[in-house]
Amino acid sequence: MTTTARERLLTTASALFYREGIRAVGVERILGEAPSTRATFYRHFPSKEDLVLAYLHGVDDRTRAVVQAAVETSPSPDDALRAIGAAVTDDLADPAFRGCAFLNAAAEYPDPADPVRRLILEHRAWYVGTLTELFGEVFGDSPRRGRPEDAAAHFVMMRDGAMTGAGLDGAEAVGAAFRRGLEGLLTLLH
Amino acid sequence: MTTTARERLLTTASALFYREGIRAVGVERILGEAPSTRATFYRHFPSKEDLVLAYLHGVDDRTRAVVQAAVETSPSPDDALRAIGAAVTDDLADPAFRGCAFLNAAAEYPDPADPVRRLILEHRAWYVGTLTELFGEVFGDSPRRGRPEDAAAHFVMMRDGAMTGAGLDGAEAVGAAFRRGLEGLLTLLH
DNA sequence: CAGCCAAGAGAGAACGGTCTTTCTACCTCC
DNA sequence: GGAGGTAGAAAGACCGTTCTCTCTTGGCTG
Repeated sequence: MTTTARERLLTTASALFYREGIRAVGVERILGEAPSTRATFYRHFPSKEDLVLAYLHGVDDRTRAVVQAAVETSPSPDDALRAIGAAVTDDLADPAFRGCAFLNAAAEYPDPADPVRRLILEHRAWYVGTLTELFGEVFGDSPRRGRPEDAAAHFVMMRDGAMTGAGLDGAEAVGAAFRRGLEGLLTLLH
Repeated sequence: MTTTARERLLTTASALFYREGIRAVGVERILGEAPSTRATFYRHFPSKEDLVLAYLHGVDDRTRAVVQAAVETSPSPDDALRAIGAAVTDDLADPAFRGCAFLNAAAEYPDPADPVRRLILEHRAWYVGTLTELFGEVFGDSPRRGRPEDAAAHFVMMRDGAMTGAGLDGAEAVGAAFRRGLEGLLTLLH
């Protein structure tokens, strides 16, 4: 096998955590599907919490890469916001889609002091910060109809709703609602 | 004690489920805080799943009562939609707020065949159906700018996002974003 | 009205299973 | 030879669930 045991454990665990929930997946399941053994597991991840943090860290990394690529390849902040929105609707359309990994994790980790929840907050702060910057650029060269922070909050609210509702109400309908909402938000600013 | 054991068990379990998550709360915890005993518990709820369903059923009942009251006391469908929106922002402002009980439960029960998930889908179908009817009435006596289903989907998407994000980004900011979004949606229809 | 009995509730032991975690032992490959 | 991997036992805690036993209470019957 070309992959290391750590990689195998993390990717297997990530898939299971996302598909079935974090609390619902035990170490036994992960070891059975990785496959690996307890000793190897606990050599790489001192506790299950470290594995959970590594899982969310991986999602965070991939999300940042997607957003960064969307920003860099877009000629205008409008297009960048549209590209980020398209990344959201792409997620919804994935047959393996099961909601936002961070929001799902937040439902399972209510304690604000928990490191998992702190990682979630960090991720969201980065996301909304990036959006606020982009909306700021949009506002920069057109008459302002509000504050960039409010526009970013509106974007995030729609995104969270779409990510949460798509698995329940159907990805197509919710994706269309999100696309219409984002287009409305962007046209409203001009 | 004036309350029955069943009531005590259900209200205690409901508070714990909502505050800490369903999987995170064991029967032991519930019995300790109710207080009651195992035999009594299992006499009223053959399994923990029955308790979970009773918990969500209670939330469903209360939500329907609030929405029904909002509709009945509102002179127009616009006002009814505003009243339902106000009920949402009221929820967000509650210090005990910890997200939508149904969305939190959905994150913990991914299996579509699970009775818990079916109850969640029922609740959402009723909610979006009620909104669709109200938007249909709004569209009825004014030039239409879209379909009632789309407006209802947009409302639900914003609601889901607000309910999910308020516990992470702050209830005041998210509540304000939702209020602005709803007002924008309603003025857009006229 | 008296008596009784079924039902609800309390108390606690105990089941099998699964959880996370730790341990020892052996292998293998740089 | 040491670091990483394999293998498996086992700890200790907690999970949902079942069981037996006792006490109270309310309502029906004679």
